[in-house]
Amino acid sequence: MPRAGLSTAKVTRAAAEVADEDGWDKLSLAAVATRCGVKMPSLYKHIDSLDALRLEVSALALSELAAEVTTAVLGRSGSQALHAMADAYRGYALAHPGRYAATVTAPTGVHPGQQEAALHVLRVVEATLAGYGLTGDDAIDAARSLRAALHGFVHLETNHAFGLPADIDRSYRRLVAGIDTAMSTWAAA
Amino acid sequence: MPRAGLSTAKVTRAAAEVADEDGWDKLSLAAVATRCGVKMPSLYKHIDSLDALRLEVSALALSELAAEVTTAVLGRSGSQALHAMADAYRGYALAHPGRYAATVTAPTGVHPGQQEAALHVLRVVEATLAGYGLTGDDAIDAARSLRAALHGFVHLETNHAFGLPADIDRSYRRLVAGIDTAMSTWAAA
DNA sequence: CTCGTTGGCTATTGTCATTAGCCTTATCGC
DNA sequence: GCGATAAGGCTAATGACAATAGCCAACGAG
Repeated sequence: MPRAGLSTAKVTRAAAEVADEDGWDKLSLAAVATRCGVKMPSLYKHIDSLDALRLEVSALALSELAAEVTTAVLGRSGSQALHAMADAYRGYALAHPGRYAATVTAPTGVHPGQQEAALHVLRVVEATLAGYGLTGDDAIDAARSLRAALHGFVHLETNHAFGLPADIDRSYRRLVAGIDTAMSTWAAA
Repeated sequence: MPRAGLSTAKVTRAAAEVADEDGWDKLSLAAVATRCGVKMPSLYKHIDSLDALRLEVSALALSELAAEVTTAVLGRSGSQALHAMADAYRGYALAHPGRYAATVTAPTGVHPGQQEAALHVLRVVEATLAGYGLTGDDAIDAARSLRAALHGFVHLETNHAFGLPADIDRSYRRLVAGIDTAMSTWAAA
């Protein structure tokens, strides 16, 4: 029996691909094993369990997402940075729906890389909000609101929950414009 | 063997309770059967499959949610209606996290009651937006944005995705206030 | 009361996650 | 090279769960 030359990283990548194609909730070791050209039990030499693998995928996705939004905001600030970050965020979610779902719905458990990547994303958001002069509690509320709005939109979109066929790109642009308005006058509340 | 006196509606209610307690993704026929005091195969006299049951739960949840937001906006308009609806929306999601997840992540398939209940919710949202003078494409974009923001917030909250322990109620109030601001100046974009 | 329908049940199959234990292939000390 | 050791594949077995088939008791209409 020739060896497949697997590793935790390769199995995680295969799992991310399965999640993108079949859906995050349909991720199974059977599908991952097939994709790796290996029998199911062989995966256990590289991962601890399905839940542990999900956590790995979550960490991978968060670090990819962090890289995308970081690149997007480089050299921009204020409204420009907000739009660039929002586009990068949605772009990643649409290109990798399974991975994106993993960034939010991860199994409970601590994974060092995952925590760090999540903080990386948070830092980019905070830096963007600093361009609106938001600090302290205002920044926390604004960061949560921004994340909620972007996440809610792409989550509904990737779940095909927008009934009408009306232009979704335009709706997203209007949402981000609305966020821009709200952030600009945040302190007033 | 005495009869349990089940029905599709009773099984659906039991499934909704399981979803609220164990999580929407952990919903299983085994748990529903136990809760109904019955063996697993007996459920098939009342439902077609696990996916069909999920669709039933989704329809139930959407009709309950529609009733809540309808009651909330009765006799109010504009900013008042927006805040009342937003509170009812989040209140339902926190009280029934499993059912709430079902309103968004339902299996593909058509269910008459589900479609109607979803339209009912949409009508309430549209009526609220009418108080801001939004119609046509503006109303579509605004409705999607409003839904995205509210859904994103409660989805993150029910998934314990807000890292910091800072006051979540306050963050939600600020989010809704931000939406109010954005809706008030929507036409300008 | 009886007969047909309804709603329970047991038994069976297939899929998947997980564990145990085997056996071959790399790899490293000599 | 060469042999010990670890690492990475495998088959086999177990247990949970969805789904189907077919049995049999309980109810309701006449």
